[in-house]
Amino acid sequence: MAEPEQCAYLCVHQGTVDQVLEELPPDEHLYDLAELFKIFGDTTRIKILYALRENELCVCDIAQLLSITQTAVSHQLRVLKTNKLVRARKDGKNVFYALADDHVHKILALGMEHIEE
Amino acid sequence: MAEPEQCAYLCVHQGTVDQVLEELPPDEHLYDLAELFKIFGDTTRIKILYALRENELCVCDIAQLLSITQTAVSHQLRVLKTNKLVRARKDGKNVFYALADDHVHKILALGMEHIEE
DNA sequence: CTTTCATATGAATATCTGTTCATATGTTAA
DNA sequence: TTAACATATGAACAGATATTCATATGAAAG
Repeated sequence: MAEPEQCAYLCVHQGTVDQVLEELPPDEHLYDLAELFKIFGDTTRIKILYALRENELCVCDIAQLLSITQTAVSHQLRVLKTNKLVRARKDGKNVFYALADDHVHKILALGMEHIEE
Repeated sequence: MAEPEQCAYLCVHQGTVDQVLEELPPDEHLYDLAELFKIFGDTTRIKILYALRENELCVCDIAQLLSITQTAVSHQLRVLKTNKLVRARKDGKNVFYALADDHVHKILALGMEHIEE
């Protein structure tokens, strides 16, 4: 598809479009970026991340804290871990989770800042 | 449901849980925060936002630039506008969109930083 | 080794969300 | 006013995703 049908539109400001096109990051990066925000874009996961902001917690701590099922927590922790937003530490029967790094803190803080404006 | 069944778990570290519970923002805030990130969590919307980073663009500019339908762009712009991430300026037949404020820039930048680490 | 408890996982379901198609609205020029 | 174009909107469909239920794994205690 070398000739997208968008050419049907005559109003295109070609100069600006060409310039933006040059500055636009590769599709793959933009895809990854959307994937990252998608992880933050769920109430349960946001609650989990916020709960882990200052303390590490085990799975059933989180379940009780947020009044949700252990299974639901476990599923979401897997998503968070797969995407490197939390890390796990095993201790006997328990698995303690914590935020993976400072970026996670920063993203949460910046988002909250936007909300509260 | 004053008594959630999570009490069936005996492992709960009650002290920590109570402390976290005190520090946790109200549910409503966390919900809003998730909603905000949800907007960023879509490839099409991220592309649009990135395209608007330095220039305002009209709807069909964006459609051509990203090789997507005018309708799809329009729908997503509505989402972005409703959530105050972009603003619109009407000029004759055209409607030019731009990022709403600096928070949007910052969130995009921080996310990209995380991706590239 | 059997029981109990903490966590993980797979499948099924229900909900949500993005795109498309058809069409409406609104603007400019002839 | 009519024609041509830019944008918006509604309904329908398809794909994605979060929760639940049932069950599996794995670790400590008896």
